[in-house]
Amino acid sequence: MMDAADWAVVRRSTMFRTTDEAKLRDIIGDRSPRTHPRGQVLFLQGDHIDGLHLVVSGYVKLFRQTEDGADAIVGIHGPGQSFGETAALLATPAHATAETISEARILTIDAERLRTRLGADPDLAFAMLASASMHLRSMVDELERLKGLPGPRRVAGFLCDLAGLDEGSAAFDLPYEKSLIAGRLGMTPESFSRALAKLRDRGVTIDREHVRISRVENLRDFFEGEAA
Amino acid sequence: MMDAADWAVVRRSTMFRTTDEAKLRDIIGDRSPRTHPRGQVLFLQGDHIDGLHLVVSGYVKLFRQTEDGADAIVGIHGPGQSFGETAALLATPAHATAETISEARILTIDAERLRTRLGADPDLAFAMLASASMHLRSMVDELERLKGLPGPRRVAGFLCDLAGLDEGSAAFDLPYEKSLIAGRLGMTPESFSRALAKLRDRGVTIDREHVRISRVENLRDFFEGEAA
DNA sequence: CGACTACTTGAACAAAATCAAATGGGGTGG
DNA sequence: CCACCCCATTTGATTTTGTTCAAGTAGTCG
Repeated sequence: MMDAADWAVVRRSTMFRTTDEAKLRDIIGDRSPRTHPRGQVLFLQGDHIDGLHLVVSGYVKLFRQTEDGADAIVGIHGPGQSFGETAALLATPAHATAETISEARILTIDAERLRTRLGADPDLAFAMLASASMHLRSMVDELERLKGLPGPRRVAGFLCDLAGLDEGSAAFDLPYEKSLIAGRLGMTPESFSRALAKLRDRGVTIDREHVRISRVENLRDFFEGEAA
Repeated sequence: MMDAADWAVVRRSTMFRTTDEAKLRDIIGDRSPRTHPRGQVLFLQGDHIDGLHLVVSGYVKLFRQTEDGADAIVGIHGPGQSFGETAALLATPAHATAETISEARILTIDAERLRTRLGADPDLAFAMLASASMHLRSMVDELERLKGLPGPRRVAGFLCDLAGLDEGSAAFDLPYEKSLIAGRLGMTPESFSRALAKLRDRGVTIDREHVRISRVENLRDFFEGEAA
């Protein structure tokens, strides 16, 4: 079932943060999050998807397999984020494969039901539109980073986002494996490792998955393009 | 004013292709496309935007200026495509600068009016949601290409898209300057030029802006990862 | 005709990928 | 409990790819 913590995540999710509680309960119906072990494939590229997937806890990676075997990570979604919106809403085949990269609890919202509510409720549609727009915007940002910035800067940006602070020191754990982070940032694990090494003399300490940043503002300056 | 050809473009636009004619006329109101000379800045990153911009003819580039002076091209929009949706709908500042890269006719749809119609009309909201989703999807594709593929392959993909065919031979003109295409594909003009040269022995002929592809399926195979 | 611009080409250089090997936990079975 | 293995990560050496800087070519427009 869905406990208070779960419910809080759903309420504050990107997709539904502006949706009022009664409506949200109605949309969800009697569904509750389902727990998946790490490494479980939720759907395959090309599958028909029955609903919108909302991550309640854990992480899911979305990737596309290219002809030559390598897979390109298209996104990694954590608590409060959703995926499969397009496929569910438009009833088109999934355009990436989804696989859990940690134990994860996923709430699946029935596509048919969502479509009905959407048709009846302009506010909801508007909220989702806003959410999609923000998603689009973040995608554009990522595109820009990927194009313009050298590896270490991208890593710096990623760490700053994780820190969630603008200044001072921060300590946190990496949310998932380094090789996956590397893939998400569009580089190889080796390059990622070297990039981290380069950030060491900018006040970033890495021990296993534990990260400490002495002065976030320093790192952000570097990310945004200060001189060495 | 808006002639039949203009109207056809708007009707088939990504955003409004599923909207019925009466509603569309109502949304547009008495506005008509405005002609802009090449190189005109439509709005600046950070500006407040009064409406959604729909390209009727010509091309517009969207780019962001990075701290270090260089500008990253975030998208190039041609006939039937729209931009500024997010900023207009959510009344947030524009997050990129828009500049025409050819003479262009742009239809601006009043944001306030759009919001009202959207609230009153679930079908319209749904259509826009679908459009946003597709946009998102194309963004993801682009992200994937950019991450995974070496230059020449990206160029091959771009050319295949332009060809609009799956097989046989194709001949067309590049829609805008090569240096801009290069920027869009995340590379320098020099690299783009060299990439084109490499595609020559795969049946691609370039003369000025005229392109001829002898066998599109060959090129697509290469793009998708065949051996040399 | 001449200057401008876009594009191409070349050479040196920098960044990142690849290949290969070493390190170091964490977990398993004895 | 300990030895051992497995796997993620790091590190090193090498090669590929793409950028930068510089020069040359060609088409265009005044």
